[in-house]
Amino acid sequence: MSANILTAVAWPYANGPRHIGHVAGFGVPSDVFSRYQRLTGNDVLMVSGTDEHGTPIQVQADREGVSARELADRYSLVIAKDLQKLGLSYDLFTRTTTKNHYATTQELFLGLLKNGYVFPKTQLGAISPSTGRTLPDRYIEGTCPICGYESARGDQCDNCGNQLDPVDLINPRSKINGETPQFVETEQYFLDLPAFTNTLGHWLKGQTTWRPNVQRFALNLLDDLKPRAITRDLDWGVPVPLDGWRDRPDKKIYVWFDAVIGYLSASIEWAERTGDPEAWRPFWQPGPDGERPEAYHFMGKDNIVFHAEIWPAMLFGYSGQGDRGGSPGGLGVLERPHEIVSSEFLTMEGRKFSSSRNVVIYVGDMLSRYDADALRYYLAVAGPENQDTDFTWSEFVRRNNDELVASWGNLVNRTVSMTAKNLGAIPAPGALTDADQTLLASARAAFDSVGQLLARSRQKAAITDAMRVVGEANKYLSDMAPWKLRTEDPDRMASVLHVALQVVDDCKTLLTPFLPSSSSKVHALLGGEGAWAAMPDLVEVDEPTAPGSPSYHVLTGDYDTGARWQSTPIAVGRPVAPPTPVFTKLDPSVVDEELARLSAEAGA
RNA sequence: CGCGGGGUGGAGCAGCUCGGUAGCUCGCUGGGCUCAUAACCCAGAGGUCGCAGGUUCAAAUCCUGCCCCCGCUACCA
Repeated sequence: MSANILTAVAWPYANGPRHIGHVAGFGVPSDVFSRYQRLTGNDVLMVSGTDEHGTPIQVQADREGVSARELADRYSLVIAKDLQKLGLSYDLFTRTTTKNHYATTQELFLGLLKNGYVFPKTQLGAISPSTGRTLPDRYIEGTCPICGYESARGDQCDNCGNQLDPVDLINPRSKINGETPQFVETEQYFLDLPAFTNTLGHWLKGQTTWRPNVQRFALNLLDDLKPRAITRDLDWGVPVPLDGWRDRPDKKIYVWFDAVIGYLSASIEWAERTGDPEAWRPFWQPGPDGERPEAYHFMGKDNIVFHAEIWPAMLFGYSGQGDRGGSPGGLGVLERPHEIVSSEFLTMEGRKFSSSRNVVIYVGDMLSRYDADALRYYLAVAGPENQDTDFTWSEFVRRNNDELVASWGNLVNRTVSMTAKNLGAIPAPGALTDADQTLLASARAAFDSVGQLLARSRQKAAITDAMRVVGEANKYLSDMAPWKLRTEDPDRMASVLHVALQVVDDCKTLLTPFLPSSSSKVHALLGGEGAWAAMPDLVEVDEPTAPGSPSYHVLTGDYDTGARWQSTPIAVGRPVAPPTPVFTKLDPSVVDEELARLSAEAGA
């Protein structure tokens, strides 16, 4: 029986192009997961989009002399193109600047307000005197009142480590333009997080499949929940849907509040586009027989607080299930995340990624020079799944050349090449020996072992296990030496090649979640018909429910090619042509070239 | 006492939950093979598992203390 799986992917922030650390955290893992789930026959809805509101975008837009909307338009498209090139199979990758998203965000705000989980309150906040906009803590610096350090941040002193309040800083100044912030009384709406302490605690403790670090982190936060402001003094964002607030140019909904709602609004937008406006519900609400959809959230570790605490609280509150009860909003009761899959961080040649310091490799730059699957392989096998890991160009080249090309690429090449040269078609097998059976059984068994690892998001172990089968096949060929059999025993050679081709085909399937493009190439080399692993399309669309709104670009696609997570008998007699290499071997000189490029940019 | 992750042969990692001959992918040395993108196969060298104590017949694994690295701390994934 197939399950309904929502793959909810963290929304990349559209204040610039994204670097490979971003896609290591949310992009590649979520796509590997979704592609696997589709292969097993489950119904998958994978949604995300660009996150386009908030102060950092406004700041960047001011710096470039454009409007926030223009900046967001530009980078939303840049990011979508990058993710398309990476082959991320979004059912819908949209934006937070759609009318639909605004409406959905306001619906949740009002539902929470109705149930008493959102309330107005006056607080002391920092604003920029020249613009009147909220000045977030991290944009304020000054002298630490405790140790006298002159470049303390508004929220913490990097020198003495003490937590600070920006009000206490000596000589506070704005990092944006150097002016002195004003601290003024301002009215905001707050999400009453303490009113979810019991609900969240019960829910979090009941999770049995989460990664322990995520669960522990979330439970720790429960001890100290405070109401959290969900509006800001800013004119760039979703309007507050209340009389007297709706049209104010200086009050908008906090960017994080609307960003997480994107999972829901994108699902609703996707449903509209399918022609069945109710199609989102099976991914968010129990079915007629009580079967529950499962939402898997993918993100970097800095997002845990929003996905394990704030977003569930919003969903509980809207559904009338917080500590104070209530009744469900107009959309009905909404399911909470089923699993929070959080990645650690990727560092870059030993340093933290930093766009401002040019310690960075942008996805677009990387993919303009190297294959998407080369990057996907590296991130899958050496990415920050359980701990911070370091990206180095020498490791990238080594992994590509010594593992991807030498093992898997070469297995494909030698097998297909021999078949094409000697037989020209996939041969029928004769009687199978023990060695033949053993290899075939090992490949078949891998569908179970690799699949179980993928279902538990242990992707590193999963790809290692799949590559183990590749190694066994290479060894099999060495042991059987079919090239010697060509004259001595052509029938046996045909059997050996049949077995090898079958295992190559199995490995193609096993590696499809990780390496969709190259698996498609292998599929074609073996004479397979039709598409194997479908790729996302970038299309320009209008809003289905808001005619006349500006058109925009989304990623979408039809990913059901009929491919399945199982060993499929290869078609005897199908013609096989001499292969072209599936992967590109990299010259070791690219290491020095890339390092030179980095230091040139860092020095610029 | 803010929270968390890590320290295992030259590199990158697994193993630690439920103690029992230290494993994987590479690299290195020697050999084999020649179908294949000089690729594949075999053998070998190389580690007192951060340090110091403790528990135990037995510790990489459990306990205590210490040292070092890194990330997070809610608007930098």
